[in-house]
Amino acid sequence: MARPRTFDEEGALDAAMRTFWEKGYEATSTQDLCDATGLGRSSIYNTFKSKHDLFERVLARYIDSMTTAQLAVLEDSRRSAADRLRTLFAMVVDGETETEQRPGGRGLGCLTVNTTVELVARDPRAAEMLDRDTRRRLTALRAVLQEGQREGSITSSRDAGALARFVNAAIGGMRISSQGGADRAALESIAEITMDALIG
Amino acid sequence: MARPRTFDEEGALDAAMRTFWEKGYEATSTQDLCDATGLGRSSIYNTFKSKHDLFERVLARYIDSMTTAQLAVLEDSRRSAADRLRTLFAMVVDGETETEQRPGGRGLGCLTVNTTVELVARDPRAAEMLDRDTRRRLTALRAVLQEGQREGSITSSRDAGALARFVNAAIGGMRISSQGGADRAALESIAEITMDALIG
DNA sequence: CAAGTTTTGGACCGTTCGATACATAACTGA
DNA sequence: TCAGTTATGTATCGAACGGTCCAAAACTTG
Repeated sequence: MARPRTFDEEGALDAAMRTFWEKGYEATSTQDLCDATGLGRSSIYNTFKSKHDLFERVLARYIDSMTTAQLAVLEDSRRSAADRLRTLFAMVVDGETETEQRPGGRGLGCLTVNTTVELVARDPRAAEMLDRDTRRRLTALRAVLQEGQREGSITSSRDAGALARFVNAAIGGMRISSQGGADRAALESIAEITMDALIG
Repeated sequence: MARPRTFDEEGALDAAMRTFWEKGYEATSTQDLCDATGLGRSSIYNTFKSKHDLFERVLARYIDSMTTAQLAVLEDSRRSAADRLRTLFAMVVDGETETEQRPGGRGLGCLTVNTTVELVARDPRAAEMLDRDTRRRLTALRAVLQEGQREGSITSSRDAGALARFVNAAIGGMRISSQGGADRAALESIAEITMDALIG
């Protein structure tokens, strides 16, 4: 053993996450990452192999925490399928309208969506991670929707897989709308109307 | 008068558009723009003030052509409101699944959505342009939906403005889904289910 | 306390960035 | 044909980029 780290690696990941989240991958410089984490270049490059490697770590961490929280809601078997979906939408709305508003009052979107737009076409590793996550979320959504169709809280007779893709797209659309300036009330009404398609 | 241009300015804008569209603003270098347009740096900087100015020109051109085409469909009073919306969705699906597929078969999204994600938080000029465009599209959508409610092809009794934001979000969600790898059939079913919310 | 190991700060690397300078080529109008 | 003007190609700018190197600091273990 030797000299120990004076910083918390997970804290550094969180600081880096916020930066990538707000500015995007390309627009975030290594200096930005030093500033955000409070670390020197050496510490960053000693801990992570490269800017891209750090980004992958950040993305993995984000995906894991985000999807874990959402799946927990979707798999809460005490509540009806429709209820779980409503809660999921409420989580998305809350996430987009959190206190830390950006200039202009816009939502900050979601690192998954942002990365899909910015990097997926040029970064196979990021694309793979996002694909896996999408499959995982779609699987959980399909299960909930199927259960709702059986149990009666989802009255649409559309294929559950198609409904799952629809719900997933709706969430993406809400996040884009939020970045485009939609406020909380607007997001809530989008969620309600999305539910109309499943229930109406 | 003096030596005339040997290139077509609109052609250059289109070439630059494709580049910004595929790679994003930050990841597009001025060299990329020279390669794509076939112009030398001097010609580009002589014609456009800067990379950012060129991007603004490109974005304005994109917004204009895109929204003009969509509004033409939405304002076609010979058809029912529901029909017009279905056509609008079909245009989006076609746009995302055009022959020029990217590696991995993903859609290339829409420059408007991509710019919203990448730049809107840091670029007030781009944000302004996108805001104006969104307002314009929402106004047209609301008019169509209101007409559909009067005429009967839209049976949802939700507020037309809320329905307009929902449809706009759905289109954004479809574009994100396409970049995430959704194929034509998936996009079509998302559009159908979106219509369910307006009609079902 | 000394030997060994790792972290840390800061200087520095080559490359690429967006942008400019300038000489020359190419055209117009007189 | 030539004066005037603009477009173009090339060379180049300073700054910032991602990343490396290295000496000094700071810790553990014996």
